[in-house]
Amino acid sequence: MNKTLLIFKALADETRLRIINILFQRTFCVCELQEILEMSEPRVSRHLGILKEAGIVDCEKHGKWYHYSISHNSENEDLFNYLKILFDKDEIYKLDIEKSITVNLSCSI
Amino acid sequence: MNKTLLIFKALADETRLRIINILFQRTFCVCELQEILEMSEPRVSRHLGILKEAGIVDCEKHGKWYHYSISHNSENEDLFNYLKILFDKDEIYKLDIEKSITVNLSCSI
DNA sequence: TTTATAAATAAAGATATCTTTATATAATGA
DNA sequence: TCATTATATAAAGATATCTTTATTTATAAA
Repeated sequence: MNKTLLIFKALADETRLRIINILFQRTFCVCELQEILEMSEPRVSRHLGILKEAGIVDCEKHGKWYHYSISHNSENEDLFNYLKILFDKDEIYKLDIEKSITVNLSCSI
Repeated sequence: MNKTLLIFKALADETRLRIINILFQRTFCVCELQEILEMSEPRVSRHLGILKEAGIVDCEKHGKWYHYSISHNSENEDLFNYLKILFDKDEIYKLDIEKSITVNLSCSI
């Protein structure tokens, strides 16, 4: 599969778009995302893996925790600008941001 | 389905990415795209329908022919810039451009 | 050590998408 | 009017993707 297709397949899923929107704020660990999205751990984990494969997010291990963040490189910036404009127009993404502000787990990055 | 997801689902297909790349040059009718892509008419037609639904391409009817073009509106420009950069890095998209320059059918727009 | 936690990975079933084949529609030309 | 052309649409089978459930790995903590 070519790189372009890999990226757009990674973006073609509601859960993954929600994750990207949340990560636009800051770095999160998997258990925090799980709480915000109200989804099972393997489900969140699998979607994060797909985003990582596509070069959209980065991952760093800290002890037991994996910290996920947006992969900011010059190539991706046009995409991220476009995404931010679209996210602004949809209620579901706003709700996730509100939730993500109050989420506060033991791992607190 | 929300608008963001609709757009990215439309972009998550190799044939549709190839069509977008070809349409970056100029307007094409379905039979020209069919010849460039070497695909059946219903297949090309269906993919064009999905791109139209997502607001990525526009369609105008002229007699028997349907002319498809990129839907240039300010909202889409970040996306199109991003796509152009990605297309430049992949051989398959270059080959389609070469083919599309020589294609010359009766309908010749 | 033993247990618990965070997260990845694998397998199986459910769901969605794509391609092919067949058919319908609308416009043109004989 | 009848045939042909360009394209859309529908249905069915093939393929891909997603979710759930179960298991594994690594780290930390008791």
